[in-house]
Amino acid sequence: MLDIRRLRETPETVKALLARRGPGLEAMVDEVLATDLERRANETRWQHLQSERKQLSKEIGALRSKKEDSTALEAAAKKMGAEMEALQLASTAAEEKQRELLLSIPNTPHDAIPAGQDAGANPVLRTWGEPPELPGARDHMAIGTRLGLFDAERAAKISGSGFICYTGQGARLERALISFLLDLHTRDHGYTEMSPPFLVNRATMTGTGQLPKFEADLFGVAGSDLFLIPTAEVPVTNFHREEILPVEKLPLKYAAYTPCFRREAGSAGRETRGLIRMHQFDKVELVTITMPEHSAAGLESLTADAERVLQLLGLPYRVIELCGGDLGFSALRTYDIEVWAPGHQGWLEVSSCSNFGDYQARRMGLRFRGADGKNIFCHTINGSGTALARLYVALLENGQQPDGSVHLPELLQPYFGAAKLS
RNA sequence: GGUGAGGUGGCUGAGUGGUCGAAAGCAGAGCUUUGCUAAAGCUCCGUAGUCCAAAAGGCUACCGAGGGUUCGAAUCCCUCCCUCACCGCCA
Repeated sequence: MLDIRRLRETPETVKALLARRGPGLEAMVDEVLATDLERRANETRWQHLQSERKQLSKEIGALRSKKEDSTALEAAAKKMGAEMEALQLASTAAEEKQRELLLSIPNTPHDAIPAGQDAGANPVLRTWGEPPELPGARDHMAIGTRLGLFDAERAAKISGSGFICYTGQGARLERALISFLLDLHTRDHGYTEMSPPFLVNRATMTGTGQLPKFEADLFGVAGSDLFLIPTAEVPVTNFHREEILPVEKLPLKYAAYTPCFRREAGSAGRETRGLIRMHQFDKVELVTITMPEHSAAGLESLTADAERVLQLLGLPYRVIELCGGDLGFSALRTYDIEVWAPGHQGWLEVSSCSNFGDYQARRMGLRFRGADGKNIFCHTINGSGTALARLYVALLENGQQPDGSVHLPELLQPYFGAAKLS
């Protein structure tokens, strides 16, 4: 949520930044400002009347305690009721509308972010590793099916399309990856491990920005007001919702493994093949809650922690910056990490690392007490460290051997209990 | 799911219709005094919104959430949520 004061004071700057995301957002700024004006006018008038009425009530109290007649004053006070009620309704309506509008305006992109329509305009920041020479490389579906690592058909039978069931050594590899990632981030990178609920309420989804605008992307639970989490970012960041943290506790760094559930409505094509896009996938997520002056460096550091996963596994990758048109709703700035998948002949996003500034913190009332005693909104940062299914794809496709087996990176072997899949 | 007891400021905890934004204590900030590392005294100290060009200051809201009664609600009534205890069920 953007600060309404910032909108009042520098509407043109905000509009110019929002324009980098695409057209149409400037009108929302004007609308919210008009609502704000209306709300304040009603509120002020109501407050004057309420002040008057409180004064009358006090006088009534004084008269009554002296057993004197107060009926004239009571009648006067009662008479104010109608106008006050109307004003109250109007200002409550304006307040709700204002909040609704504010919740629907995305974050302003960081000043360094280029405008651009879509992913085609995302600059590549750096590349690591050399894509291996693999003539006739198979894709992960062929490799996995041959080795019996997962079963898509039976998963479709029990759940529908967009689900996978890992089987045998395939399931063990998934579990090995989770342990490897959590150990790496908690032991080497200083994150605290969390195992949060996978179902969360509406307030939590609103705090990180999924609601009210993106309910259609979520799985809800019939007969309740709970939703399946689309990422661990949601429960973990909201862990401290409506809290005022002591400054010496910052930064807070959390790592959490959870499955993630997404409707992914309307997507189809090459990018959805096999394990690449599913309604349920595993992910280890990194979350940092920090002070405003540390969030820019925090994003770099969290991104480096995610990159280290690929470096340790020897998987070639590149880091891109998201342009205005491709930037997520709540994000101020985002780096995507894409791993090379030889069978797929393309780059796969395995991590999306974002600095949200105070946008999420403002929505969820997450603050810290500064040195001067003032409460200041925290900055939140998160990124995948990393998504499991696509990492799995990259491991199969990069590690494939001519004999059909898959060689595993050395660091993964003790977790898996063998050097290769065969 | 049932029964009972509760939800008050950073924390503990008073407060059953008016002068209560809320006693007291703790924690925190400042000042004074005495001094061997601590103590005593005094003062200040919630959050948000709004008015004013701004500061100073004023006003309004907030005692789990929402609604109601009343001239007036932390206090009375209704609904819901949460916590605790016991019972039931259960991995």
